[in-house]
Amino acid sequence: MLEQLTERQRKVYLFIRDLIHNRGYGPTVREIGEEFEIASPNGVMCHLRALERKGLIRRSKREARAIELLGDTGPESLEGLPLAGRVAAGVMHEAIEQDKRIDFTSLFQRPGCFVLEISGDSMIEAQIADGDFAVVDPNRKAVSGDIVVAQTEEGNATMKYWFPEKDHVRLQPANSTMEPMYVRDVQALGVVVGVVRRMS
Amino acid sequence: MLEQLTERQRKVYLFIRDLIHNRGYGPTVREIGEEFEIASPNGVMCHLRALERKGLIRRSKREARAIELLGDTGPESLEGLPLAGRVAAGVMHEAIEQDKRIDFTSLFQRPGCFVLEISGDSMIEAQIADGDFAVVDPNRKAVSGDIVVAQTEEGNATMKYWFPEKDHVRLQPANSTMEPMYVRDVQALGVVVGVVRRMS
DNA sequence: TATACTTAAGAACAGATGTGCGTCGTCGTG
DNA sequence: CACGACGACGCACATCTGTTCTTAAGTATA
Repeated sequence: MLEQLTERQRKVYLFIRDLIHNRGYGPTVREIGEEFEIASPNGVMCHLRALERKGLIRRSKREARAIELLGDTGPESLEGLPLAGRVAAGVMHEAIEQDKRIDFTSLFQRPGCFVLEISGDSMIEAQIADGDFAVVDPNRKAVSGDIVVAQTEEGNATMKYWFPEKDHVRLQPANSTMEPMYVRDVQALGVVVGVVRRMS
Repeated sequence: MLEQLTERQRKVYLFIRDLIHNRGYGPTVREIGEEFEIASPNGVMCHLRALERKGLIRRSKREARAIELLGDTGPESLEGLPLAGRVAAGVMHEAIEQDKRIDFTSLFQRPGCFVLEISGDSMIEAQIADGDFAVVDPNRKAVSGDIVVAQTEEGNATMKYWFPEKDHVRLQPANSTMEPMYVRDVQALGVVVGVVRRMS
């Protein structure tokens, strides 16, 4: 993103971004000039044109301070945790990279998603344990083999594997000590799309 | 914060905030007037003065779009997912509550924490599967029984249960088909404090 | 060496913008 | 009823701001 810029352009871009994030509104052309001791507005225009051409900002014509940052999610772009690599039974594959980050919230940020806390061990063999949080997407159609939150006509909700069969649905726990349920009137409230566990 | 405002002032404030957050730069006086069908710039000035007097915004004199939002933490205040309750082998215990939210990123937001992607099934019986993300806290001292990322003197890193014994450490996989490792020169790079799995 | 790009100055202009003045209507309070 | 607030119109003005044109030095590239 920044690597295609010249040193000067990078500094200008960072100055603009800093103002937008920390002051709340961007600089004018002449304000940028003042910061970098560029006496002519056109000297600044040159940089802005370059930034726009390279896709870092967007500007509206003839409007004061109308600079939009593209590909920048705001100060929260620093949120998340550094993704350090892969760890196996063997070696850690990579050193910690500064730039790759993972944000668990935005990972599951789909409209309508909600979270359920798991109680019990019925899905233990699917690596879902008591106390885990399950992210459920209610807008997704359950297909055979999905883990779903299913609600029977009595209003009971449960988390199970979803297997439609002939005239009923088999709700299969991921626990070999438990028996599957066979139900006719059942609907999937949503598909489990994520699991989060806190161990401390 | 908003309760001291009149209805009209509140709408103006929300309009300004929305633009700053979603467009990246605020409105001009006349832009506000256009939105609310206020033909005179001074009609808008009236609201801006009220907002400034009541401490919601700050403005710089004679500068275009120079509106700062005060006491506003940004769009991220709405982040997180609704926590809907608990689900068991039995019933879902609660209906969806609007106010309780869970933010997975801030859940693990401790200084120094990083994320590793899991490769392999050596921790499968601890409900940590291939492809999962593990959150590792390097600032925590490993105690016996913790799941840690351990690094031996050769530089190999691996995720195992941590059991110090006499003059060595037993690194125990959570997989009954695998054998523990007994190592002398080993250090725990960090303790696993969370697991995140994406299933879609 | 020729070409292109970056960076910048200086001047000038059109239009955008904030601001102040006076006026007006409505509403609730005392 | 008078008074103060809120909300708004219309107008005028000074400046702020973006933009364009011309010129030019320095640097990298082919």
